[in-house]
Formats: sequence, structure tokens, C-alpha cells
Amino acid sequence: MQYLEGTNPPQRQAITTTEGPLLVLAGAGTGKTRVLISRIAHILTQNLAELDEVLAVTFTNKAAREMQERLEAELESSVKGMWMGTFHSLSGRILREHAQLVGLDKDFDIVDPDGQASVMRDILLAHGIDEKQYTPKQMVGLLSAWKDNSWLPEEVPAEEAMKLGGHGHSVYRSYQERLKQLNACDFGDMMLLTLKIFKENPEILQQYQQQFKYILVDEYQDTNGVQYLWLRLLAMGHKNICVVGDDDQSIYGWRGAQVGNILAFEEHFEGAQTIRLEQNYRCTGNILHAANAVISHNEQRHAKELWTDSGQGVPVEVHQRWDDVDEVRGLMVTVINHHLKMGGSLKDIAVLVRSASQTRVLEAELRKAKIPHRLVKILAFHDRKEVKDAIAYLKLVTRPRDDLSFERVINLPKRGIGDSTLKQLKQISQTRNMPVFDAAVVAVNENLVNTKAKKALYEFTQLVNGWRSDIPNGSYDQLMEMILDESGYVDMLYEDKAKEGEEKMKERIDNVKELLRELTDVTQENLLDYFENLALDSDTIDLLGIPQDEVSIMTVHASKGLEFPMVFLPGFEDGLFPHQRSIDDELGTGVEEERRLAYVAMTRAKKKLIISHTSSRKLYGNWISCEPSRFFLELPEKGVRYYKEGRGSEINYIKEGHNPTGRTELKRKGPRKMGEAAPQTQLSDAQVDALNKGPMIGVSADGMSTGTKVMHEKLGTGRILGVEGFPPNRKFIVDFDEHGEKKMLESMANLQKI
DNA sequence: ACATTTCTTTCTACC
DNA sequence: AAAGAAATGT
Repeated sequence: MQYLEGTNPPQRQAITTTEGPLLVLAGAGTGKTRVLISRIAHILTQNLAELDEVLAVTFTNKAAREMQERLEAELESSVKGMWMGTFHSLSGRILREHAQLVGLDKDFDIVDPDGQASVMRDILLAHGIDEKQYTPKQMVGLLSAWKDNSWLPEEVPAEEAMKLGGHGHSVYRSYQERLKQLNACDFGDMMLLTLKIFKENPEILQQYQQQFKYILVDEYQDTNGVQYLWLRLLAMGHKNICVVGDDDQSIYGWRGAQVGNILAFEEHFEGAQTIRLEQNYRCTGNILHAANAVISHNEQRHAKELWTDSGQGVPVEVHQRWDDVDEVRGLMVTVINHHLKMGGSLKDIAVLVRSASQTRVLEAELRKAKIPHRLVKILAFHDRKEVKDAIAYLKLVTRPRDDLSFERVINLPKRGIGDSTLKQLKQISQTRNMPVFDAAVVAVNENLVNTKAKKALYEFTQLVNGWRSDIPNGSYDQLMEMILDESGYVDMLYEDKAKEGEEKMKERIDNVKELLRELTDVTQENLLDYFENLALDSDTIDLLGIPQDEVSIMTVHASKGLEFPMVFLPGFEDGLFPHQRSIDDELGTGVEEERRLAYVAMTRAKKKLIISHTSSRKLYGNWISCEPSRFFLELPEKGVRYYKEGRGSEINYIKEGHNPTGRTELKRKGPRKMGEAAPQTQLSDAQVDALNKGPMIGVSADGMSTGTKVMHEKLGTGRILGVEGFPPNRKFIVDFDEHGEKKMLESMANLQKI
């Protein structure tokens, strides 16, 4: 049995224990993917199940693809027919099959967050809710959280329904109604509506329960409420559910993930067995030791300690740099060039950032230093404006009910259809219960809009009808090309050159061309799948040519499951990592999740881990001073070296400026008190201006100074303890009567003087 | 309705 | 700093 070769005893056990519920607690780099693949190979080669009787759930499409490839290599045969994919893609498959049961057509569309916000904007308007007080995004966020918890409109608990001014409940219903009208659903619905079908139609559920003899789930620590219930129902048939995960790597709490699912698996599934994989095959001893030390500060976790027998390796490095530019130029570029000189390769290297905003400086400086690099998954190809515009045209032509796409392209390029005309069209569409496109035809025929708009609408509808009659037998690239040409969209891109600059224009044109290339594979048969993938698969970035030798730049979240010989972790500063939003989190679980995130980040490194923090960095265009991340205080004494360099200096990499006293300098006496203002290291022009105009720190013209009593919408009354920075980016430190000390940005907090 | 200017806001993380 | 919204002028 080939698939057992080279496995350790617990791995072997996890592969061959096929019957009954099984929890595999698999730490970072313990060979969990290997186990999953071998387990499926075992099930199939032992003839325990047919291909379509195996359900394998992964967290990303990329993971699904990788698993499929490796499995096929292992079995030397195709595994087509197996149910392998993400929760959303698998659930979507079931939902399409039974869409009528929840009022959707089989070819329903999946709206992305932009689309959600757009729908919500109309709903808020119709409900007479002030969209400044409750933004569409906020409202969508609330609904998504409810859906992640598996609450249908009638199931939302009373106290939840009180949130955001108590509007949520009625808004939820209208929002769902509207989506139904559009023949569309959002991400949350893909799980929730399928669950609804299961609950209301036992015979359908039973059919799937019988079909799926073996269920496997990867990254179980990141499942949310609705996903848990979905799995639970499906697993009720044969009860052979194997979940693999690591509570220390749960980093999607903001998307509703409940670590509790993995912590309580044994209670949720009766008779469950647990197997632990604790031998790490990825990192050096020093890296593992450092990561273990950090994560051990979390309260909510299964006790475990990863180990390795592969030697200590070189120390983990911690660098203090002057600012974000110096962090790249002085540190990374130096190290990377040295790595190249020693014969190393760029694809060994990854830079993992906490927030996408860090990539701007990173990219600029690496470009200056002529170091090839690639942003991975930061802005997905299909999220680019010009690509979304083109897709909207294609959707409008092929999907008659797609009002969202109509809205997007009706005045792109400018056709003289403004807000007021659009509003009229929407009105007609609602009262006559027809798509906005049809309303436009009606408006033309019945003279319901002014002459100018009428002419423009007539021409537009003629164009679209023309394209509709040209829907091809072959691939869609030619239709798309015709649309882009005849609509004037491409001309518009060229004309934008003056405004946007030539480089930007070229990039846009290239992206549209790339889209055309992609569409050569799209036909009437797979158009629906194509649209579904657009919504569900954001990994598709590697279509732009062969993988080059270049440094990978990505967010820590995007790095989960990957590994690199050398990893840089810039921006380890309180406020950025851990992020301020998590520090402010009232439940206190935020920092624990950040710590898990740090753990994930550190354990991506196989041989060399370089963490850095800066003294100052730009935020919203203003310099702020930064404190070292609190996570440094949790690093072990051994196996970590500290480096501190001044402004613009380059470290002498070979000689190593090992600074044993660095640690004491780094070590704070304890967390900085909230009221204790961070020292301002450098003033921006705006700040100097602000000073010259009058208001001084703490004695501002608006009377918001230390001692002022203030009122906050949610946190109630309190007193200002201190003020940092300058308008309009001041931060107030407020001692709230009910909630204690909080630090907040002026523009966010909306504090009222009382 | 659109172009231009001015002012706000934004920077967690993503299927 | 850059993108987006709002205000203002034509």
C-alpha cells in the first residue's frame, strides 16, 4: 500500500480509521494534507466507497485543486465524480439542483459584496432608513453574520434583531425578496438556503445522507455555525465524518468561524475518536519553539506542543527599523540580495503582511531595487474594475433579469443616463414587476422619460438586443470583443489615458485582453460554471503566464497552508499586528485570534524567519509612531536574535549586529497605558499646518481636550484622558463610565461634547 | 447631465 | 496618499 509509505504511527492511524466520527488534531506542518489524500486513497482502493460517495470539503479552491492533483497522481487515475471542493461550491451544487424549492431558478446568480451593498442601498432607501446612520455595508455585515449563524429571517433572536436600530429584521426580509426577484443569492445564502432545503425536505436530505458514505473536512477550525449544521445533517447517515484541523490556526472569526466547533467535536459527534499529529516536518527547531511560545499564551486551546527532530537551524531574527521604507530598503532588500548572492532563489521567499495596505511601500521599494515580486491574491484579477465592467456587460446580455449589471454599465461610457433617469427606470421596473432592462424598453415605447434620455436608452437597448441575438454557438470571446467595441467601452479606456496616465491605461487594456483570452474556453454549456467560479474562486491569479522566479507577497490569511524557506513578517507593531480593531474588541477574543494569526504566519517559515517592526509608519497619509508588537514579549529567550538599526542604515548581514541588550530595550515594562501618549517622532506638513493654525495638542479649538466629558453612541458617557495626533486624524483616549478606557480615531468615534 | 472642485473617508483578514 | 462622495458650476 503505497499511500502508507513513510508515514508515522499517528498518521497511519488517521489514514486507516475509516469508520465513525474522527477528529484529527493536526498542528502546522504535521502532514495533514498528506493524511487527507492518503485517507481518500485508502477508502477508494479498499473499495469502501465509489467516487461519488466521498465528500471532501476544503477551505479554498486552490486546496481542492491541489488535493485532486495529488490524489490522481497517487492513484494514477482520474477522480472525476468525487464531491471535492469548498463549502460554497459543494453547497452551490446541491442548491442548484433544488433551487425551485427556495424560489430560485437553476441558473441563479451569486452576488459579490459589491452587489450585496448595491441591493442593500435600495432596500434602505425604500425603508426610509438614513444610509449615513446605518451604512449598506454595515447592514450587509449584520445579515451575513446572521446567515453564518444559520438564522433565517424568522429565526433571528430578539436581542440580535435589536442591533443597528432594530431595522435588521424587516431589512433582512426585503433583502431576500429582492435577491429572489433578481434570481440571485449571496455567499451566506449558498449555505443557509441549502440547509433550509434539507430541513424542509427530509427525503432530499436522506438521499444525500445515504450517498455520502465518507465525509472529510479540512481546516475544520474555521467552520462557522451554518457549515457545522450542514455537515452534521449530511453526516447523520453513515456517521463516517473525519475532520482535520488545528484550533491554533483558527483565523476567520470575523467570518463567523467558531473555534468551539473543533474544541467540542467529541461532544457534537457521539463516539468520536481523536488522533493528534504533533510531529512537525516543516520548520526548524528555533522557528517552532518561537511559534509555540507565542501561541501558548492563548487560553482557549487544546493543549499541545509541536516538536521536530530536524535540528535547531539559525536563530529567528527580530529587527527594529526606522520606518516602513527602511524596513524594505534597509532590511529586506539587503537580506534578499545576500540570499541571491549565495545562490538562493527568489521563489524561496515570501513576505507576509497583516494588512493589504502594507503592500504599497513594499512594492515600490522592491521595484526600485529591481527585485522581481508578485502580489498573491491581494487584488484578484476578477475584482479589477475594468474586468468587472466587462463581465457586467456579458451578464446583462446573457441574463435578462440582471438589474445589478444593467445599473453598472448603463452609463459606462457616458450615455447621458444619470441618476434621475435611472431612478425612473427602477420605479417602472418595480410597479410593473419587470427587469430594469425591460423597463427601459417600456420607457422608450411609452415616452416616459425626456427626449434625450429616450434616445440614449433606445440606442442602448438596441445594442443589447443585437448582442443577445448574437449569442454564439462557440466560445464567448468574440461576443465579448464585439460588446467592448460597440459599447464604446474600449474607446473610453483609451480616452481615460489623459486622466489616469498611460501606464494605468495599458494595464487596463491588458486586463481586458486577458479576460478575452480566458473567455475562449467559455461556451454556452459552461457559462454558468464560469460565472459561479468568478464569484467563488478568487485564487485564479496564476493565469498570467508561467510561475516566475520572484518573491511572493501576500496577506497572512492568504498564506495559510503554504510554506516557504524564508519568510519576512514586517509590521509587528501594536495597532497593526495585533490590529487595533482587535485590541479594541470588547469581548477580548480579538487579540487571541491575532495571536493565532501570528502563529500561522511564523509557522509558514521552513528555515529562516525574519520579523521586523518600525518606529514610525504612515497611516492615512500621516506619520504615526509605533510600539513593538506585544507578541515580542512572548518570544522565548533562546533561539531569537535582536537587531536595531538607525535611519537608512544597512545592516551588515554577514557580520550580524547581534545585540544582546536589544532585548531589554525592546521589552516594555508592561503594556503601555492607554492614557500614555505615544511620542510623536516626526511632523507631517499637515500637522505643521495644523499647529500654525492654532489648535495645540490637547487644547483644541473645538474644546475636545483632556478632561472634557463626552458621549459616544454605543459606549455611553465618559471623560477624555488624552489626545494624540492632530485634526483630522486625532485619536482620543476616553475613560468610559461603563466600558473603561478606549482609544479611538476622531473620524470614527463621532464623540459628542456634553 | 456632466465636469470640476472640494470635502470626507479609508486600512483588517475573504468564500 | 488615494479613492470616493458631495458640492458647485456650466
